Amino acid sequence: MYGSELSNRKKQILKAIVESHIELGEPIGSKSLMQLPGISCSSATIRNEMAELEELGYLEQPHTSAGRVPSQLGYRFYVDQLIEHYAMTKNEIAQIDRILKSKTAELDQILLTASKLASAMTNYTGLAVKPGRSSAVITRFETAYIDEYNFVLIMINASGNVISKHIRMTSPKSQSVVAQLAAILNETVVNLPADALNMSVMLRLEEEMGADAELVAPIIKTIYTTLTENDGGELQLTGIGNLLQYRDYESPEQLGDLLGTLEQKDEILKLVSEKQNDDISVLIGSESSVKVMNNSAIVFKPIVRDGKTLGVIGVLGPLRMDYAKVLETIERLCGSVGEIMDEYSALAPPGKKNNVTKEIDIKDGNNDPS
Amino acid sequence: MYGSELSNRKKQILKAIVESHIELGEPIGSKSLMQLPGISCSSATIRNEMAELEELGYLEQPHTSAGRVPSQLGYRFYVDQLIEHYAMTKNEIAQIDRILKSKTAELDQILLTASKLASAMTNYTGLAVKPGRSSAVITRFETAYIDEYNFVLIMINASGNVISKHIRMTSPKSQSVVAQLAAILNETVVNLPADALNMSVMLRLEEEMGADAELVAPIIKTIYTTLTENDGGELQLTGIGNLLQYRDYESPEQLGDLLGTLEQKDEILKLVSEKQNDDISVLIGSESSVKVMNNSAIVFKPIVRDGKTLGVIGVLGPLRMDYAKVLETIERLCGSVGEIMDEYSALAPPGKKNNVTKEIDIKDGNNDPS
DNA sequence: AGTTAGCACTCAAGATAAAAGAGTGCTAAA
DNA sequence: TTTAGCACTCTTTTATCTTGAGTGCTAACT
Repeated sequence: MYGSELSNRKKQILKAIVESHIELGEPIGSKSLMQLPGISCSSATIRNEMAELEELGYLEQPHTSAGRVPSQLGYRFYVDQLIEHYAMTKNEIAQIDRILKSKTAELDQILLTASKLASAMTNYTGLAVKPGRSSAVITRFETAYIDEYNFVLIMINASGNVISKHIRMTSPKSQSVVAQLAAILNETVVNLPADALNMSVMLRLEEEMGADAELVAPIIKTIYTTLTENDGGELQLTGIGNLLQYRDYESPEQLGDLLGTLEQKDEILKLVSEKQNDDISVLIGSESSVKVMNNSAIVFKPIVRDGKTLGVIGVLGPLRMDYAKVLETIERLCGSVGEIMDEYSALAPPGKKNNVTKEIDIKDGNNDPS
Repeated sequence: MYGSELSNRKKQILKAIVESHIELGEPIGSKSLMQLPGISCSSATIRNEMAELEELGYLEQPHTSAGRVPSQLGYRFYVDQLIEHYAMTKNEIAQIDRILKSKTAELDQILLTASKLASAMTNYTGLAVKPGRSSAVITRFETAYIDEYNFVLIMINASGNVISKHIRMTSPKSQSVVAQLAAILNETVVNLPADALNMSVMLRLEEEMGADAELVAPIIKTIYTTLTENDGGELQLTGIGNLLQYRDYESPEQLGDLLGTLEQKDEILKLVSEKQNDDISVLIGSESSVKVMNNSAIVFKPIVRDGKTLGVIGVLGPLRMDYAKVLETIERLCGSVGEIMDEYSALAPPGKKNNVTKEIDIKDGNNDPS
């Protein structure tokens, strides 16, 4: 294991450097280090140790005659082995719970609030991910007739997710036509992957629908869109402006690139989705494989209930991020969100613990009539 | 009318200053102005004119011995009376159309794409607003039974918008119970505003539902949420990073505040919703009444079809924004989006011009079973 | 052996001063 | 009314010097 070659004193010194640098944002010299509690040797000794730590790759020197700065590896080692638990006050925890619970029980809302809290409490950028559905195929279709020009197409995918879309028709149709449509879809289109929705399927459907063939094209397009769209989940960022206060991003370009990448969302989503375990993840600098994040770190943790990922909460900030605080904040937030979810499921009647009383994820749609 | 006191020459000089400053971002002096085409007098004359323009409030001087910079009023006058039409190339227009049309016909998608285009073409921050629905009351309820643990609640509000929510039940219910629920809701809750959803309504409903009273609480909560939530529409920002490249925002704080406000979204939404007419709007600096936008300008225009606002496209940038280009870009984008909408309605059979063949605004919901 | 005091050396950052340069306002002549 | 000319102002740039934090190394100390 890396780091095994480090003496206790080296570890202490490395830890002190990382923490000082996180706090001050400047290279740390041997003298200021000497005054810190927990270090009890002369500056010369520290210098020797620092030189060795640098050789081992844990520290870097911006230029001769400057103090040392932790390298990426230094941060990694710090997070893995040196970090101390950050103790949140009861008060803070209570406040988190209070704010989270003051919102509707809608998962979206809670995740967003948690992201805001993460950002506000750490002064970095908070992120919340709502996992995407994987609607590889639709296993069942339903229709709900509204009036002669409107109905709702309800689709259920292989994972049991319910997706509903409002469809407007260009000519009046009776309730039976719409019901028939569902039946035909359940015969023809069920279990077809997106790329199987070709012309032949359309023709066949149009034939079956007879006089109401005009419905087919828009419906198929809707289904196609549903199957292909938005698979990766949703990412919400809060407190982007917080990044500006860290002079770690020197060139505005660099920061601009980062913002651009964040806006794209897919890179971050990929990053977050790639992690398979339920633990808290810390990706430091180039570990994240997102090029533009070489000066940044990201900490995130999925919220898992009954084996299912309800969402991911995280924080993105500069390399020199207060990892102790961030880790604890994320843990705490995930814990609280999880508890809230549990409370909701506790409302379910006994013996049905796994059921969630109410869970609403379908966004509203609005459409103007005529 | 303000500006009537300005001689032609003053106008020309003001115009040249504004345009030079937009291009260069620096105070403009009399000498560099003299060399510009359209100006044919000596620098001394220009100096005299500039002094007067400053006295009238159209120009400002960062310090003695610096050139002049347009004041907010200067920009206003420029936009109102001096601006020249920016000619977009056929190529650019074709490209806009191509990119817009390559997307699904979903309004959300088109608006987002338009916002991205606005940002990419102008190098400022693009914005797209999807107007909110005003679901003051629900006028009709429908239910669609999925299985014994799931159904979809469909609500239609006074404006005819369709809103659907997926409801999970904690104990198995038959199709008839769910159908009955719709009937009862249509008797009891129809046309009730959010604040009328009180305990007495709940008790009454629970009585009517008899053995299935447990369904009532989550349903009422869902309806309440639907009635109250998210009324203000949705705002999407693209190219926020672009703001970093303009040194007009000197302090990172200022920019951070701006980003924070943008993130809040409600201020911008309010701003955009306040405008009643369908014209393109230009709000310069403090005109927008959003305090943090004193150094910024915002240009936006609603897309109106058949008397209904489908969305708003706009651009936000520094005060020293290329208004000519931005105005033209926004006009063009709105035009193209409108055309696309028209094309869709053109697919409707003759005599039904107002109908839109397909229009999907309902977001998908996902929910795990069991 | 490991630790520490001492010292020469390095190099960014800050201070000071001088020079440059862009731009102005004003006056007087065209 | 316009313009050339000029003195004046004030920022920006450049150069030079100084400061000081921090280092590495050596030699003495424990």
